[in-house]
Amino acid sequence: MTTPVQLKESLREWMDVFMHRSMRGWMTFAKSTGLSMPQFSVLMQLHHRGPCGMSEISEKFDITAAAASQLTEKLVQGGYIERTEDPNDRRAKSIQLTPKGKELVEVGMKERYRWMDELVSKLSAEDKPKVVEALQVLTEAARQLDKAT
Amino acid sequence: MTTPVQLKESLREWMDVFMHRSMRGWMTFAKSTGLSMPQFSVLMQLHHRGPCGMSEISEKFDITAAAASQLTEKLVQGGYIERTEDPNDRRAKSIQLTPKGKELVEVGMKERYRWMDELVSKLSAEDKPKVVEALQVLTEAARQLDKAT
DNA sequence: GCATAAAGTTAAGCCCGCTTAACTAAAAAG
DNA sequence: CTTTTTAGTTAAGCGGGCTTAACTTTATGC
Repeated sequence: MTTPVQLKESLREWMDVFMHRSMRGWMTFAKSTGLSMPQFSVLMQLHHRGPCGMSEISEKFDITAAAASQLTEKLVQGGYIERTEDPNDRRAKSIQLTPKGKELVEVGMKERYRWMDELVSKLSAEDKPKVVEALQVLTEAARQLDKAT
Repeated sequence: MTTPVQLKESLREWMDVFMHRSMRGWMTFAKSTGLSMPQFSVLMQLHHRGPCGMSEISEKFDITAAAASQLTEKLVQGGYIERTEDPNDRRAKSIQLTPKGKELVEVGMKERYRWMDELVSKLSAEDKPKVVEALQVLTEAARQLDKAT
C-alpha cells in the first residue's frame, strides 16, 4: 500500500531538488542578459499569455500602475517589447514582445531545458515510460487545480 | 515504445506548470515577510547547507565580499541570523539561522508545500503509487547529476 | 620578524524598483 | 454637455543591492 504520506514526501523531495537547480539557472540567465528579474518576468508573462495592457501587468505583479509603466518603459527602451495604442480604447496600450524579445525568451527556455535533457539521459530504459505516465498525470492534475482556483 | 522525445516533452510541460505556480507562491511569500529575494535566498541557503562564512555567500550568490557583508548585516539587524567569530581563524565569521530565522523558513516551506498537498488530493488511488515511483527515480537521477557537476 | 595574502567591514556612488501625488487624455454616466 | 471614472504617464523620494576603493585585523610564507 502506498500511503499519502509517502507521496507527499516524494513530491517535496523532488521539489527541493528541482527548485534549487531550476531557480539558480533562471536567475543566472536573467543576470547574464543584463535584465532585472521583474523585467525578465514581464517578458515571460508576455510569452505565456500573449499581449496585454498595462493594467494586467500591474495586477499580475501586484504593483501600482506607475510602477508598471516605468517597468515596461525600460523594456521598450531596450527593444524587447513594443507598446501600441488600442484602437478600440485610445486610453489603453497593448504591449507585446518584439522579435528581439522573443529571441531572448527562446534562449532562456533552452537554457532551462538543458538540465532536464541531461536528467532524461540518466534514466534507465525501463524507467522512462513510467516517468512519462506519472508526469502526464501530475501535469493534468495541476491544470485542473489551476482552473479551479 | 516510448521515445525520448515524449519524455522530454512531458518533463517540459510539467516543469512549466510547476515552475509557474511554485515561483509565484515563493515570491509572494518573500514579499509578505518584508524581506527581499536575496535576503530570503540567504536564509534558504543557510537552511539547506547549514552555517557558513561570508566567503561562501559571496561565492554562491556571485557577489562581492562587500555586498555579502551588507546583505547579511541586514539579516542580523532583523534578527534572522547570527554572526559569530570562528575560533580557529579569527578573521572568519560564521553565520547561522536564529530561532526566528528558522521559524520563518519553516512557515515559508509550509506555504510552498500546501499547493502540492492539494495536488496529491487530485490524484486517483491507482495513480499514486506510480507517481511516487517516478518521482523517486527522478529525484535520484537529479542528485546524481548534481554530484557530477 | 616582516611582507604578503586573506576575511570582512565601511563608505561613496550608481541604478533599480517601488510608492505617492499630480497630471493628461479618453471613455462612460448622468 | 458636463461630471466622473478609467488608463496610463511623469516626477520626487525612499530603500535595496551592487560595485569599487580604502580600510582593519588575522593568518601565512619565507
